[in-house]
Formats: sequence, structure tokens, C-alpha cells
Amino acid sequence: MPRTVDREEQRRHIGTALLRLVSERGLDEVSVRTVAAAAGRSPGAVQKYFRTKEEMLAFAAELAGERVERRMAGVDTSLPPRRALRALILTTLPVDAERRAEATAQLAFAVHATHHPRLAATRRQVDEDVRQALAAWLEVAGYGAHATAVADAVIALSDGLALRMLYAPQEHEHLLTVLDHALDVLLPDPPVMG
Amino acid sequence: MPRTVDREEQRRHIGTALLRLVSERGLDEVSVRTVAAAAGRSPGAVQKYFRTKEEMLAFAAELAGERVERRMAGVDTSLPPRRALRALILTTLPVDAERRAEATAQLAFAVHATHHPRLAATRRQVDEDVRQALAAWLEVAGYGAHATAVADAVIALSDGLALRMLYAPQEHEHLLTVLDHALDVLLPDPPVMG
DNA sequence: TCCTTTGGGATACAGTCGTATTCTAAAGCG
DNA sequence: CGCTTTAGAATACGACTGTATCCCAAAGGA
Repeated sequence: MPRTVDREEQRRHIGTALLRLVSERGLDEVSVRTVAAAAGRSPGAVQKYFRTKEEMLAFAAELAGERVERRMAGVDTSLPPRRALRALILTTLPVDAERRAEATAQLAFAVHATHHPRLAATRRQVDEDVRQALAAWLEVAGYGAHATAVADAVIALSDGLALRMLYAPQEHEHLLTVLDHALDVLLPDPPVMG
Repeated sequence: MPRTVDREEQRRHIGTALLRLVSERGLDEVSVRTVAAAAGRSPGAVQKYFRTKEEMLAFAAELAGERVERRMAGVDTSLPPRRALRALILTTLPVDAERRAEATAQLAFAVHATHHPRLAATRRQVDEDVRQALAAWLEVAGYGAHATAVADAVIALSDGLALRMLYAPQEHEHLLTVLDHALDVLLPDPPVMG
């Protein structure tokens, strides 16, 4: 068994290049050849790790989902509820170059998923994870009454804000105040215990 | 000047076919040839009305924007505020086949606009119109204090809900209850006058 | 009626797409 | 060392892309 290589690492390398390409040039600029170029590989090499383009996209979509979950898991949820929730949401908004790239990829995949059941399934899985985590956290923070409704509203709100921030970066700051106002009414401060 | 034809009507006919194609098969299935087929024309005929594909997409994007504004203008805003706002939002959500088609096209164009400045400009224009109309209406309905913030929150919320409904139609009904809960907190009932 | 302009279809062309196949070189194992 | 398996590049192929060009039929103005 000669010249063996960490296949999973290679797949991640290519998947990462694909996500970078999506965020910089959009999903329709993604082809086997452009991804190979972005990853510093030959198109033939990419084919060794992904038999079809669809398989490559599915892998990248999962990779993007993992990133979201990992980033949210990194937020200090012991902060005051309102601040913690704001921090959680900010990890999904295009507030800096890195998050802008990820938000772009997320939304591109979300829209793509509308017509591609396989991608839709992985999207829903990520959504479900985020939703459960958010709802559970709202519960312990004292917002048990409408935890899941608030969680879903928060997800929808941040998706909508992210979308708008992407094609209207001028409104960036204004949209952050919109977020704050929405959080004011969604999370009455202080929380009602019980 | 022989054989003259209503050019604008023809452009609309082709643009309508394009939007239908986007909603049914996604934006990456849009090509000059597929649009021509969907419109019952030859590719050459389409070229007579749109010199480039980009021009065709820009026209379709404006057409889609017009539809949103027309549909919202058709809502009876003399209803009780809460009911009227709900009706306004429902015109943008994929609650039936027709609105599903439009929401799909809207979101596809929105994401596409991220990397295409010309489309982003027309998106922003539509957003601005909707935003102003919504804010003005909230003002007379007695929610003057945070009218624009509420308007923007509502827009973001419905965009996020629409996106999710498209790739997760199973959650459709649940998401409508999420909308209602969000409206409950965004529009305290009854409104505070002044 | 003829001439000119137009709508609309057909065709051509160069480029890119996804994917299958074929090649070379390298590396572990006997 | 030599054999075998693999990584990875190169090539090939048919389909599709956007767009330019050409051709024909139809219709209004002279």
C-alpha cells in the first residue's frame, strides 16, 4: 500500500477551497476546474477525492454546517442572557471578512437546497441542531415559556439580516440596531423566572 | 416600419417565463435556450429582446420587484393593524404555489445579487420602497416610536422565514406560528397611541 | 405592387462544463 | 531491489454555454 495520504484531510482542503470560492465569487463560479485551481490541485486530483460535483458540494455544505455549530459552541453562554444571545447571533452575521465569507456560503447553499433535496436534508439537520441548542439555552436562561418560538424567530431574523447585509453592506450598522431592537422585544429584560 | 410589435409586452412575456423557470428549476437552470423554450420562443427570438443574458436577468429582477410591490399594495390596510401586517407579510411568504414561485425567485436573485452589483442595486431599491411603505403605515397605525426599526425587523423576519419554508416545507405550519409569536411581541396589542 | 424594414428562426463558433480514461512518478512491502 | 498500488496530472469527449451572424417570411409605406 504505497504513497498513502490522509484522504479526509485532502477532502477538507478541497472543501475549504470550495467554500472560499463560493464566498468570493458565488456558487455559479464553482466548477471542478475552478475549485481545483483554488485548492492548488489539478482537476484530475480533485476527481480522486470526489467522484461527482454533487458529492463535492454535499461535502462542502456539511463542512459549512460544522463551522456554524463549532463557532456557536465557542460562545460564552454564561454571559447575561441578552448579551450571550447577541453574541451567538453575531457569529452568524457578516460582521467581518471571515464571517462574511461563511454567511455568503451558508445562504448560497440554502437557496441552492431549494432545488436539491440532498442539500436540503443537511441544511435541515444543521438547523435542527442550532434550534435545539438555542431553545435549550433559552430555557435555562429563564425564557422557558416560548423558548422554541423565540429560537425560531431568532434564527429567521438573523438569516434575514445576514441576507440583507450581504447585498446591502451600507446598511450594516443600521441593521445591527434593528437586531438590538428586535432582541429588546423578544427577550424582555429581566427574564421572568419560572 | 413593417410588422411592428409591442416590444415591452414581449419582454414581459420572456421575463415571466424566466421567473417561472427560476422558481421551478433554480437560477442555474436559466440559460438563453431554456428561457426561450419556457417562453415558447426560439433562442434567436429572445436575443432580439435582450442583447445579453445579464440584461435579461436584470429585467426579470425588476419584474419580480414590481410584483412584490403590487401585491403588497393590494392588501387592505384598513384592517386592524395586527391583521393587516400579518396579511402584508403573508403576501411574501410561500403559502401557496404562486407565492412559493415568487419567493423562490426573490431569494435566488437576492443571493445572486451578492456578487452582481447591478442586481444588488435593484434589490436595494425594492427594499427601500417596501421599507418606507411599511414604516409609514406603522406610523399611522400608532407604532410611530420605532416604526422603521420594526419595519426592518419584520422584513428580515419574513425573509428568514421564507427561506426556511422553501427548503423545509415540512415546517411550514410551525413557522407560521413562529411568525405570530414574533408579531405578538413586535406589535404590542393594543397599540400605544401618540 | 414593390421595396424596405422588422420579427423570428437557424446556424456557427469558441469556450466551458462534468466526467471517463490514460498516463507518469512515487512510495511502501515482499 | 522490484513489484504493486496509489496520487495526481494530462487528455479526451460530448454536451451545453453566450453571443454573433445569416436567412427567410411577413407587413406597412411608397
